[in-house]
Amino acid sequence: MTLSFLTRNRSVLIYGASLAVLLLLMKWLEWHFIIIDHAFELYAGALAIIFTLLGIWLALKLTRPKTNTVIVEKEVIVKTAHFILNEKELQKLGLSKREMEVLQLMAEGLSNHEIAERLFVSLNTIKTHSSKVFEKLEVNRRTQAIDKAKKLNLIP
Amino acid sequence: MTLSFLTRNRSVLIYGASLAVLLLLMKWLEWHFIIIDHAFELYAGALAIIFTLLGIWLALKLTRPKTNTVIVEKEVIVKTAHFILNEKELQKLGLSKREMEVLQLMAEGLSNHEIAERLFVSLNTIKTHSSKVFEKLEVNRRTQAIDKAKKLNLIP
DNA sequence: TTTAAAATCACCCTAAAGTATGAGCCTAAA
DNA sequence: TTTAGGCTCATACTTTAGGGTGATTTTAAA
Repeated sequence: MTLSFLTRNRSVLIYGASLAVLLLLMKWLEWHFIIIDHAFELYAGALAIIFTLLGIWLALKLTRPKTNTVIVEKEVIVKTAHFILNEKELQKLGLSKREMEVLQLMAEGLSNHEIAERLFVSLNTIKTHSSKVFEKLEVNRRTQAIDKAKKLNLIP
Repeated sequence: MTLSFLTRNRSVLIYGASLAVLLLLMKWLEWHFIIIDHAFELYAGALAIIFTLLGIWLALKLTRPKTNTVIVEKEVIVKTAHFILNEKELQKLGLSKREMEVLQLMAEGLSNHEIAERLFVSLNTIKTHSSKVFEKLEVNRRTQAIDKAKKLNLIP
């Protein structure tokens, strides 16, 4: 607690220390300013300058930064080459409506389980569909199916 | 020009005026502090306090408020025809070279085993890489990773 | 030189994905 | 009305993927 106080109020402590040093300096100066003309004014001027600087420093140290929100527009690159279904290829491969649905959802990154939920059917059904899709596309993994289907413009 | 100077530097002028007033006060005090014990110390202390406050005031007036910029990104859709690597996004996500290679091969439909063979490393290494990729892309399946990476233009 | 990030690999375990096979239901066409 | 194709679901089994942890070695940066 004492330690955290020390660290958190370091600026204030430094200010206090500076004050102490200046008071000592002041005492020392008392000895000397008799022999200089206008020594008092010089002394007062010096004091004024030093404490002004101290005040400035203090203010800069202690003021909290204000938060301000800046809205930055960020570019998101989107492929706009609008998708056109390659119907000839689709017919040639003989993919059914349901199989296409499954294929699309696969391409969106859904798991078989998620696809099943989405289409209100069982996981086994989706497995059957995806197996058929793989057969028809002549692949053996969903990632291959997605890649091939995209290249053939069966899905966006 | 003179007028605008006056308005723009009003703080400085006020400070100057205050200084003048204080110097007068000082002169006046000179008359009196002989009759008070420790009058000099009091005077010096008062000076210190006053100029500290002045310094603080000056600093607050003259410095523009510190701001902590909070960036809120607003997405703006930009259209491009062909693939251009989104390097900003890549940097932001911190995907390493190897992780990008793995990601690309995943997108081409290769299994982890095939990727391992292609890159001449072990299956476990590929698993580690792909796990990192998923972490960084904040997904949990390769199909999601591929989908997201394509949408972010990290891969064609 | 110390630190930090990349890249490599292993082991264990669980979850998903994929294969094979069989079967019931529905609908449109022959 | 038979039939073929599409859709549904199940069981059983294998393979692949993914999560967690820990460790070593390069490489790059501070």
